[in-house]
Amino acid sequence: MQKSTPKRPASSAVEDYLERILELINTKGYARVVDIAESLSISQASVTNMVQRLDGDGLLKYEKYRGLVLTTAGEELARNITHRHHLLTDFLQLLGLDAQTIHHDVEGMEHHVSPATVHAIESLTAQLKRQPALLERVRSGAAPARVGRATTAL
Amino acid sequence: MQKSTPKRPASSAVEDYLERILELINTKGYARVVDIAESLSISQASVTNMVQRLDGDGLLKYEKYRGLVLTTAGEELARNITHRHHLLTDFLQLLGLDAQTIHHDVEGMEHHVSPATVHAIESLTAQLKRQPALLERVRSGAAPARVGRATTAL
DNA sequence: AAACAAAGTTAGCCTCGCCTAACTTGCAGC
DNA sequence: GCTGCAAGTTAGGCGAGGCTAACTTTGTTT
Repeated sequence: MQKSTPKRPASSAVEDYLERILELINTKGYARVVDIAESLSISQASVTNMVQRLDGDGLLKYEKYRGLVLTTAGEELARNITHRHHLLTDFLQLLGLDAQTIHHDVEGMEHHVSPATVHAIESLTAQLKRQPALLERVRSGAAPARVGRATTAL
Repeated sequence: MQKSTPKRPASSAVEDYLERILELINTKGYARVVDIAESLSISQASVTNMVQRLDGDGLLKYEKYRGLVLTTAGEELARNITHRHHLLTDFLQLLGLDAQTIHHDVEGMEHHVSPATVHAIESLTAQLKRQPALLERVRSGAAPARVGRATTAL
């Protein structure tokens, strides 16, 4: 008897795996251990291990040597994290950040943004897109009407 | 011989410790093991352990049973993470999120925001503060001119 | 069908960051 | 100056999530 559906909040690692698996399935039609390992830059052994855990947690269906498919729960989680990923990327792009910074920051932040914040940033992003002048000021680093720009904290 | 200054990027845990230590020093004038443990909701043993590591890494000066002080490097790091914390909190407050969500998300995100992004969000925050009407639309969840609000991803 | 390569798996190990239990140190109060 | 308690430390351990090395399975090639 494995620990099916203990409903732990899904760690960052778990979210990363699911996100990549969904991406692979969407682009190649399937997700092999070797592809997941490559995509996450970790060893095949680690992937096998995690995939077995995800099977036990009911997030995917896995048959030794044969492959895997996401369950409804797994796909939902994967879509959710993917959504956060895209949203944050879109948002940071709007602010004029470079691709590398965006990638790094999104990869780190995406696991910690709650639904309410997702919604707020979606709303903000939508508003910002209709304010090209404001965005231009943001991108040029304008911080008007302040005496010291404050690199200070506390 | 300990590993002094191998300059690893400072883990989230390390940043959390430094942030709390600085906060304690700023409010109580000192940071004892027991206070740090209380503040981070972890055991004293864990704190002792980490404090010894931080000493080895040159982020603070520590004398057994006697206490600790941040080094210049440690204080700089602490101020930096504190700054990110305040900035993100300020930003999310602007979006109208509730205190609990803000606390949770900031605690998670603050470790993953690079300098360029910090700067961009500072700039954005400054601009937003002069746009009460826009902020009102964000807070009320307005996402105009879209047919389906899209909970979809991919 | 035999052999070989690529993919997958298992076993054993490591680091990080936390824990508890047991011991030591420092400091008040008597 | 002894004693008792709070603070601090040490020892040993655990789970997550990585790793390498060695083995097995699959599938292709001849």
